[in-house]
Amino acid sequence: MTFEKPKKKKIPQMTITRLAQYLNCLSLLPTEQYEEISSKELASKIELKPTQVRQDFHHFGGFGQAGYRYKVNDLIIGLERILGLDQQQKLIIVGMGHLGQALASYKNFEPLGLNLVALFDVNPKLIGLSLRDVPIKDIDDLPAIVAKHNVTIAAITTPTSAAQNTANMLVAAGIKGIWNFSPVNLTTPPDVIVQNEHLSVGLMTLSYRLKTLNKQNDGEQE
Amino acid sequence: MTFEKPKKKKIPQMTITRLAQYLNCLSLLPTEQYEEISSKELASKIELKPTQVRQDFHHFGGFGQAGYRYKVNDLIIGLERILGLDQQQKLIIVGMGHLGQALASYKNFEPLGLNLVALFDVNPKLIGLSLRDVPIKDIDDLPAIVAKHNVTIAAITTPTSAAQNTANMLVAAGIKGIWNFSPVNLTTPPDVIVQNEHLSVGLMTLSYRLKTLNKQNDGEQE
DNA sequence: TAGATTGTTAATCGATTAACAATC
DNA sequence: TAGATTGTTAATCGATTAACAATC
Repeated sequence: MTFEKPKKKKIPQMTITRLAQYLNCLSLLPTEQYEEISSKELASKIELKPTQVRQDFHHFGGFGQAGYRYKVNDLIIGLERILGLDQQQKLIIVGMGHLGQALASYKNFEPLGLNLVALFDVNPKLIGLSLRDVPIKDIDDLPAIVAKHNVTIAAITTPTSAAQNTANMLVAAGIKGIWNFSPVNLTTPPDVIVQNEHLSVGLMTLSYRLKTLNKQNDGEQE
Repeated sequence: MTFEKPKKKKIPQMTITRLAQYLNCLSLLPTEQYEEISSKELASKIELKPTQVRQDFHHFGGFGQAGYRYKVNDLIIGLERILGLDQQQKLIIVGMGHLGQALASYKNFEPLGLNLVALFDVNPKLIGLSLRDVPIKDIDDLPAIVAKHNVTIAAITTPTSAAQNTANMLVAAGIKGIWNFSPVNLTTPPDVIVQNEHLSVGLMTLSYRLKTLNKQNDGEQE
């Protein structure tokens, strides 16, 4: 009936991924040398074209002013806001194998506005220990802890066989975002967001790119 | 004159990523239950449309026959060949922190045609030890070992500050593909392929998706 | 035959790139 | 002014989707 649709110009998925790359890249710059940066410089670091950078920013109104280069600090703050990193969120990790430990020692959570609240495992030998002052808890305590601290994000670093059950438990506990490091394609309700970190996919892609590069160099035989 | 242009219909990057996802998904299926699979079934597991699956396959001539569903085994073998996983490749890992150890214990390398040859670190306490029968070597021995075993792929799991230097060393040693787990955007020659596994990018994307989902549910205020 | 399927072309849709005004 | 820059629109390019013939 009414045509006043609140023009939902949907942001492309790839734009979001690139915004995250920009932010990652910018946050690694030595702040003394780089107070300002041009779309050309930023693009070259990620092997993109300057127009792409400007167009990505344009979806959100742009971050600069014609004639001036971008101020790195403005970019960082703006990107953080867009990506929702300005609001502190609570995080847990389930599965304290090597990968879980690696994640738990990852120092970059805090700068991203993420607060690591607790770690979980089923192994009695690990339960009660701490990593970087974060306690390892029994998986049975998960629902209570999630509820108490209002945890929204959980990383799954369990063995493959336990991944789906873990996801079910997380969903039941009220987790809204799952950072999935298992190779499984999890089944979850539509209001729960799953971000897959399928390592083997990256490795296969690398393999393909190596193969095709070699083919080009070898010439066209075969 | 001659029409025998080796029609280089370039394959989209996203198609390759999806092929890897298909293979990952298929290899997890219980083989007894799933001898055959339709494009519809496969698509639903990765939340895609059946047409997308068929079109992706079509780039390579297709894997099936009209009227029949795909044979899972044919798909697996075909995808492996396309992705270059049928040719055995040698792999090393540089940096034996938690993440390096996690990767080293990753059981899925062999099925992907990858042979883990050696691990490297600078810490004298680690050098000489073994993980799953793979020796931890001094980083100084890297060039010799790469040359001896004809290693083509290297994973970088060093601290951020060491990543670029490590990459330089790997390139000098003749490595052709770098699987980069550091947040740095490495600088490398054009004939070296870098596959970035920037974990924070995935986490930021998750954060964005959570934020936008919440906005939708909250209604249109603000 | 009816229903289900894949392969393949064409149409649609969306994302990237080019062009340029505005600004410093 | 000349050169460099961003914001923004339009054009181009490419990827996804729809449609349908062929097949079982």
